[in-house]
This record gives sequence, C-alpha cells and structure tokens, in this order.
Amino acid sequence: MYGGVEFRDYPDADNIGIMDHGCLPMIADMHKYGIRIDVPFLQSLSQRIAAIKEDNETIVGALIGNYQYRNSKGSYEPFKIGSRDHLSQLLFEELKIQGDTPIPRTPKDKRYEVSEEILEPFRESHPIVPEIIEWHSVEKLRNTYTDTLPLMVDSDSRLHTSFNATVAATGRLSSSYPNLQNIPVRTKLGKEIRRAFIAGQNMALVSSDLAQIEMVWAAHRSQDPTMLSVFRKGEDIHTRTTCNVFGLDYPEMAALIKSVDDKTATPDQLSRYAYFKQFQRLPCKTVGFGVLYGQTPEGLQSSLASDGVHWPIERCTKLINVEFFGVYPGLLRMLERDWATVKRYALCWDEFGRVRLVPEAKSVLRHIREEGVRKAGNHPEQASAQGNIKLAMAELTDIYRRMNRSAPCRPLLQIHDQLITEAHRSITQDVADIQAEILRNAVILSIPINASSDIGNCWAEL
DNA sequence: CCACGTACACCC
DNA sequence: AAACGGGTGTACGTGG
Repeated sequence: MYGGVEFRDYPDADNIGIMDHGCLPMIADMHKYGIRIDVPFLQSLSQRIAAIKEDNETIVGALIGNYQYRNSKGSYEPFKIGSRDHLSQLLFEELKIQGDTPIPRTPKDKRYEVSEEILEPFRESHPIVPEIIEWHSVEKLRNTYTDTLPLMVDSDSRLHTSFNATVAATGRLSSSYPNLQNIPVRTKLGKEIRRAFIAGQNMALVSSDLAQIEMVWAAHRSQDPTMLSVFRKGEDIHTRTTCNVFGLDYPEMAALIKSVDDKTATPDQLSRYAYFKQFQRLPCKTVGFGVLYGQTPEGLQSSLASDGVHWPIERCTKLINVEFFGVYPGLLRMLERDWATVKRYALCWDEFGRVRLVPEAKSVLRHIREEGVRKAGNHPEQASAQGNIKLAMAELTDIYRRMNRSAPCRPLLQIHDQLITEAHRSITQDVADIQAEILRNAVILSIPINASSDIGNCWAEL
C-alpha cells in the first residue's frame, strides 16, 4: 500500500484516481513557483543564432543566384529557405543533388521529403545543403526557445509552465505554455539553452532521475531471469545484452569501457572499444529501446542507418527475434501475453490498474489492428513507470512544504523519469539525498529501483 | 484574416 | 499501410 494506492492485476480506476490526485498538490506547487530564467543570457543566445542564420542566408543567396520558386500556378516567387515546397523543388528538381538515389515523397505525394534525415546524406553533394541544414536547426532553437521563452517570464524572471495530468493515455504528465519537457539537450548549441534555466539567489537546482525505469518494470513484470540478474547486480543492461548476444565476457568489456573512460586505454584497446561501441553495443541498445515499443526489423534498420550502421534487413530480424529474445526469453513471453490481452479485450492495464482502451485492436483492417497492439504494448511499462514517479511526488509534497518553512525548497519540474527542485544552498545535499531515496523506494519491486541526484547552478550542469 | 492540417523538430 | 511508444510547438500552405 503506497499512500492508498495498491498494485492491481486488473483494471481499477479508483486506484489510479487516488494516485493522480496524490500528485496534484506538487503539480500546483510547481506551477506556483516556476523556474527562474536568465533572460539576458537567452537574448544573447538569440543574437548568436541570428548571426548564424544570416550567414547561412548570405551563402544560400549567393549559391542560388537568380533562382526563383515556381508555384503551382506557374508564376515565380522569391525562394524561401523555410518552405519545404521550395526546398524540394530547388534541391531535388533543379540541382538534382540526389543523383540516382531515390528520395521518398510525402504521404500525399505532393513533393519530396526534405527533413534533416533525408538531407544529411547529401551534405557533401552541394555546398548549399549544409547551409540549409544549419539554418533549419538554428531557426528551430530561436523560434521555439530563445526568442519565445523571454516573452513568457513573470516580473521575477520565472517561467510557470502548466502541467496537464489528463492528456497522455499512459498517465504521463504533459507540459505547455511553455512546454518545459522538451528543452534541447542533444546538440551543443541546443544544450546552451539549458544554461538559461537557473536557481534563485543562494539556491541551487537538484535533479534526480530514475535509472532505466521502463526496463526495470519490464524485468519485474516478466521475471526474466537474465533481466532480474542485471538489475540485482547493477549491471548496464545494454552492455549485458551485447555480451550475451556476441559471446563477450561482461567483466572484460566493463573493464575496457572503464579504461577508455579513465583515458588509460592503449591504442589497441581504443580500436576494440570503437568497434564494440558502434557495431555491437549500439545495435543491442537500439533493440533494447525498440522492443518495448513494438519495433519491427525495418524500424531497427532505419534507426541504425541514422547512426551510420548499415545492416541488411535479415541481420536486423535475426538480432531482434533470435539473438535479443534469445537472451531475454521471459521478456518475449511477457510481451506475447500483453499482446494477447489487447487482442482479446481491446484494452490493457498497468501494474496499478490504469487502463488503456485500444478499440483499433478489433479493427477489420490488419494495419489498424497492428497499430493498436503496438500502442498498447508499451502501456504497461510506461504507465507503471509514471505511477512510480507520481507516488514519489505525492510523498515528497509534504516533506518539501515542511522544509520550505525554514529554508526555500521548491519543486519545479517533472520530466517523466526526473524531478527538478530548487533549494537553499544549506539544504541542497539533503534534498538531493531525500529526493533520490524516495524515488528509489516509492514502490518496492522484486528488484531494486535505482535513482541518482545531481546539484547545479543551472540546468545544463545537472 | 483566421483556423486547420501537414511536416518537421524538440523531449523522455 | 506502416514499419517505434508517449507528448508540444512552429512555419508553411490552404481553404473558409
């Protein structure tokens, strides 16, 4: 029993009602406090980005000369880098940068696809391509984040997002006005934006996240012996998968990884590591993420291709169906049970009884049925993982409110498997310890749940 | 002029 | 048909 919520092996709307109401007070606190923004820093970032964009435009302008876009009426318009229609015509009809490589068309066959994923392989084919790619990436950052967020702060430079607990079918929260659950992290320039999210005077930010939480729930639900052993021993799941698939010795590979991390690796070790990482661990890791989402061999193939690993479809099929599920046969049996439930009842539920309806599962059209099964297939893990963090939020609310009476301690953000809190410097270490501790013990499974905390002056340091 | 759909990009 | 689950926001293009 966790704050009135219990495990359930049947649908139970009352149980999840208690859970969802339990985390509302913390959501209210998060909304009230808001996260502090370094507005001048964000504005300077906007300036830097504007300079990059203008350079891109100058070069593109010089390269296209007097080219103009020809619209559907046959008349000409000035070329716009931001228009997908214009890009399709310029790159694939005028310049023909694709040579004889076929380029996919948009679903309604209006034009060629011009996404970054399509353009990237032709980066070297024409000097205009990298300029266009960069223009689009920096404009995204400027329009969505650096220009917009400063307009939304209050008089204390704080940003009060709205968390919505009634949108996502799996019980996740969503965030809007602005969305603070999709702040960039992947690229160098994007991550700079996180430097603008700062702690108040004499305070620091504390972030804690649950490690591999959906995998942990999959291990618990499936009772697959190898998965259970991974989490009991505290192994890296993807490295374990890789070792079992390719017949490698786990301690040996763990030592190799450590020697590279410590920068004590010999040249021989470095090249062995490079191969291991890209051609053995990466495919296994990709499958590990993909299987819970019902990934197909084709999906795996295209995902690997964007990381420079070009595997034939047969190899992808074998990795998923033979090798991966050979390592985790219990996981496959669990997924098959879940799929059977969906096909039979057109619904499924998580470990707390949160139901997802999947009417598509009864469609006469096979592709609609399969789509329904894929959607539902991930529900038990994603929803259970949300239950995990929601129960932790409920437990932490009063602890933080009590602490906040003597020194500032304010929950700010929830990002699916992560909680970010702002606290006075005198108590940040305590908050870091408590937050991780409660995330770890909010529910007790047959394996330990791991969580860790970071402390920093800004979000980028977390 | 506004509302909406499409395609794309950002996150976990 | 689509091919990987869950979200939000923006620019562009179209149609009322």
